[in-house]
Amino acid sequence: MVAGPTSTGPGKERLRLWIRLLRASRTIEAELRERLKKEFDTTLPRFDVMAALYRVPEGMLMSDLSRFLLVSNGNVTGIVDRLVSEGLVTRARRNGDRRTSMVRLTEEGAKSFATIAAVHEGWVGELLGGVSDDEARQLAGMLKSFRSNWEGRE
Amino acid sequence: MVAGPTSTGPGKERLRLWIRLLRASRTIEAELRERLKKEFDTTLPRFDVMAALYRVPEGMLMSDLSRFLLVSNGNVTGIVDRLVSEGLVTRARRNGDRRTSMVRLTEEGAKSFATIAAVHEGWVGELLGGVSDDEARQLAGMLKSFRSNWEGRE
DNA sequence: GAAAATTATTTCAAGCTTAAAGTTTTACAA
DNA sequence: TTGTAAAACTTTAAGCTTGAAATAATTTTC
Repeated sequence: MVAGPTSTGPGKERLRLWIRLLRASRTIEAELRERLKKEFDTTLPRFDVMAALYRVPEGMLMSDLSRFLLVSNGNVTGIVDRLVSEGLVTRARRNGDRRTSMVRLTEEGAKSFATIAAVHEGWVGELLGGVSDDEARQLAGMLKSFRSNWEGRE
Repeated sequence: MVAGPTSTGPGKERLRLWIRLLRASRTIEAELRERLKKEFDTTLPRFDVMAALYRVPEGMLMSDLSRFLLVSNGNVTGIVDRLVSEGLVTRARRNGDRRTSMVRLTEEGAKSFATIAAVHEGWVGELLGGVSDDEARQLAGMLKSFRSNWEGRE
């Protein structure tokens, strides 16, 4: 996914766009992952789960998390397991439906996330510093329209 | 990395851009991965390695591959191991420097890649179909400038 | 030319990821 | 009811991923 187009023709331009999109996000992702590890001894997937939960004090179901984060169910299970064992997150049995459990940040988890998120936002600002405000808005708009277009598809 | 901004303020816009960028690439990546699996019983990392090698008939060193693909050395070792065991790639010992080996596509590997790449290009065209030609060019340009800006950084 | 540093690669442990199969619980329908 | 399907999760096997440690070969330095 990171190599160049192998031919010329009609699909070439979009392929080029895709490759650049992927390289850009991989570059930024790798840098953020490394900094999360070095500065806070945590990982991107843990951060993602905590970010999702932080927005919703009442908690989320496992399936909500997996849908929201665009990853598989089994994946979320493992990450939440680890967060629980570190005391950052809890699984609360529900009265209504015993298949499900509400996943919530603990107080410690919320505090920890808030600290990391503030620094993280600064990193993103730094790493995307080369993009002007105008470009940022424009890019974000295009990506949004791409996304809504896509979502209607499946 | 997929959740929304947790605050308002100066860094907010770039954070939003980053989240959209990441969601877009993850969505496309997931779809391509699934199709590669279903249609060709292969994976994205294998495809990436083969794409890199396809451009360079004389082959690449392991370290070239890892640099080019933006992944770690140990990672490439495992993927190439599997490709070798499937007969799609060879490791050739070099006379000059016995630490290194040239990794090349086999004839079968090149043939296999060419088939997959053609279909893959079509998929990307389809998945990015919601982006107009104009937008595609513009986006690609911005991402390119981001990338060169970034590369001067480290 | 021997010791030290560097380079290229592999190995390892831990964690992430998916798809598929399995478990438990709930909902529904005859 | 009571069985059948559906839903929410977890488990499993295989593979991907990283950073760090280990190997081996080359280059540099004295």
